[in-house]
Amino acid sequence: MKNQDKKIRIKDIALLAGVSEGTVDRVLHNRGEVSEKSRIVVEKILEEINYSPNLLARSLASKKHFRFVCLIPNHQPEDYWESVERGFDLARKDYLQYNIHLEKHLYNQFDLNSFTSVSAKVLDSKPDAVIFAPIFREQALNFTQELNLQKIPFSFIDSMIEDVDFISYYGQNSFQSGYVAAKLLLNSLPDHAQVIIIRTKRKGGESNQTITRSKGFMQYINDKHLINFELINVDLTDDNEEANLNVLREVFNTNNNIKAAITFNSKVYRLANYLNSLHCTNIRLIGYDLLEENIKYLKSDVISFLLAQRPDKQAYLTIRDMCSELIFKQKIKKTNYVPIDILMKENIEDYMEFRE
Amino acid sequence: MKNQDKKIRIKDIALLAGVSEGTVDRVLHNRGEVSEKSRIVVEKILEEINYSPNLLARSLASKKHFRFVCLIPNHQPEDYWESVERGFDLARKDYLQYNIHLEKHLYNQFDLNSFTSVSAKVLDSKPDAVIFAPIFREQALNFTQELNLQKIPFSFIDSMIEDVDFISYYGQNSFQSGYVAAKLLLNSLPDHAQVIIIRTKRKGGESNQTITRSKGFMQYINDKHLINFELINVDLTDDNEEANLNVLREVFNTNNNIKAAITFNSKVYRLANYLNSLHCTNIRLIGYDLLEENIKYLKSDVISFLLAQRPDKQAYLTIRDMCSELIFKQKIKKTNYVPIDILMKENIEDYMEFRE
DNA sequence: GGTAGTTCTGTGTTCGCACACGAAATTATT
DNA sequence: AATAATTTCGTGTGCGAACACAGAACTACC
Repeated sequence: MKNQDKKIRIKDIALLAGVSEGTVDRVLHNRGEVSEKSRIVVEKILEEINYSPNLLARSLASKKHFRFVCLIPNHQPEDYWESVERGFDLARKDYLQYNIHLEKHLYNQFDLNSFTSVSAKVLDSKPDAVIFAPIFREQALNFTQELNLQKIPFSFIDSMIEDVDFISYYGQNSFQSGYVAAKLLLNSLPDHAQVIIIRTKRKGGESNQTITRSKGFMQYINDKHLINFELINVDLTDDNEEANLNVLREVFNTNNNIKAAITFNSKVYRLANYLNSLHCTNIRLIGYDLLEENIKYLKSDVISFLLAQRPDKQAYLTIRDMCSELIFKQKIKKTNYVPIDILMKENIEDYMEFRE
Repeated sequence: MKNQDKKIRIKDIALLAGVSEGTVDRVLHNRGEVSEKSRIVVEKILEEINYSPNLLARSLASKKHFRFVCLIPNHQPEDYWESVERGFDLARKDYLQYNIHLEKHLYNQFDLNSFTSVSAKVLDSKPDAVIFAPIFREQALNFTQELNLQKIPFSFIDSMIEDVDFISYYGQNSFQSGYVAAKLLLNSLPDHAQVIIIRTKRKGGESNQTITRSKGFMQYINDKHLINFELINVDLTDDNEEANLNVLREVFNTNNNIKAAITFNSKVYRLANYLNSLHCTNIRLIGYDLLEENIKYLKSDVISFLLAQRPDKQAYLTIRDMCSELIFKQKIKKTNYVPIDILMKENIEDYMEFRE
């Protein structure tokens, strides 16, 4: 229709400016080596014409190759991190055309040393960019400093470290997601209902995210001055099913008005499991993340709500933005909170089906 | 790492097969003019090597240009259709590189003749593909037949017509979204609560989508054998605010246990408005679509839930898929139900912020 | 004014693919 | 067997931009 649909080539503006194509090229990439005079002329035309390069041709011709390294925890099948990896794989495919080579490196998320050693190796390999999940805060911080020193740009995924010069971050606002969970869990409960909060002790302590979610949850209760129910904290172990069952049995024996339960990590399916074993029905149950097991219990009405993000999407976009920044020189948004998706039995189907 | 990262050019496979590049090209596009013998050889290599063309180079070299026409209702600012248009605009920008030219044509969604005349004009202009919203079923059906005759591929948006040979469709499962609404609206209501359903008479009758949502809503009630509440149907007009207010006032006067309300079109903000005027608080209110006004009331806790889709995304993907099909010859999914997004005050912020 | 050194500029090649045109090989026709 | 008709094949050019290299213009210095 209008200007948007017309193609303008370097050749054209060279013609208009009365200089050679080489000169235009030099101005575009400010490679120096251009006289003040012709630079001004070309820049004026560039401005007027609102030139935008043909990205296809650009990367086709470009001899530059980029190595992006993704550094994330290793994981079980159907894990949260597997989704992340799927996103990276998709991006790898899409961006290969742009001469971008994606490498994945994994570390053990329960072993601090694993992170330091793998990250050191990554540094040695001199990548053009790094995308990583800063699970161990301090070590991650060190890593970012090294990256800065070597002028290697990096992005965070899943969680982030403030006050550090990263390219972009995609992740959920954990606090807010706890807040949302509270609303869903506590809204229109019968008076004097009892609500249990499950925490799981695991090696390495509770994760940051889990803690933040819990804070958001509590904040909601404070904000709304909710008092017509009773909160019961229950601590479970990471590995002893038998013990956990006993603890829960005891809880249910001594409290006979439990109407709701929540856990802030992604393992709500285990809780669902226990409730099933104990024949506790009619309990409003909320958890996080779309693990296969979680979905199963959501579909069978044991779990009422799952709060989800889109890890694969986040991973993909992180790569995309890194490209935009490094290669296409476009300005991008640094901190991106992804939506807190509310899933229940009735809308999970379409959600899962729709992978975009 | 492995094969994925190696680039294979036509030149390479020509070399491997011992034929000329021209021949490979002919096999790839089966332009005929290739002897059985060399075709087989090339095809075998193609298979082995798992060749995938460089899309950048392909469309850079291609002289083909495509004209896609989008045919949607005209609309108010901040309307549902404006989002759709935004999606198209974005796609237009992204796909211009691929020699695709997007045109938008608008028709009056309350005037059947407007559709027929605009669609006729579109046909005359012989576009390479058409994307349209089949608001008027019968006229749309005629249109598809003409398109078929002229071998112009087309996709639906927003709603669809079954049993017609379209390329793709993105839209919400209206029935299911009614079902979801029912669950959110009716779950854990106090006993004997009253629930009002608002319908709006408008010229041209209720829209298909509205009717289907309502059916889904009712189906939920049936499926769950819910009986502990009373449904009250209220009919409002499209234009007479005064009358509507009176009707509602009357309803609230004669029923003093109204706890929830829903409307199946996107104008729930009007209902919110009325409730405000009548000083009816503490009513669980659910509606559809992210109109600015709706969001306002959601944020101020008048509306409890909004069910949303992503019209811009749908529009964008429709274009993308049309390209995949026509230009990149990839197989795509025909019917795509988009997720039913559940928004409330606490998660709308991140959702709106995240435009991907 | 001549030469060396520096800054600037024009041209040519390449990326991977599409497409056209003409040459070569094959088949048909007399 | 020679020629015409047809099928197959090889090569060259262009898409829009990146980059390299050599040559031109300009500067500095003796």
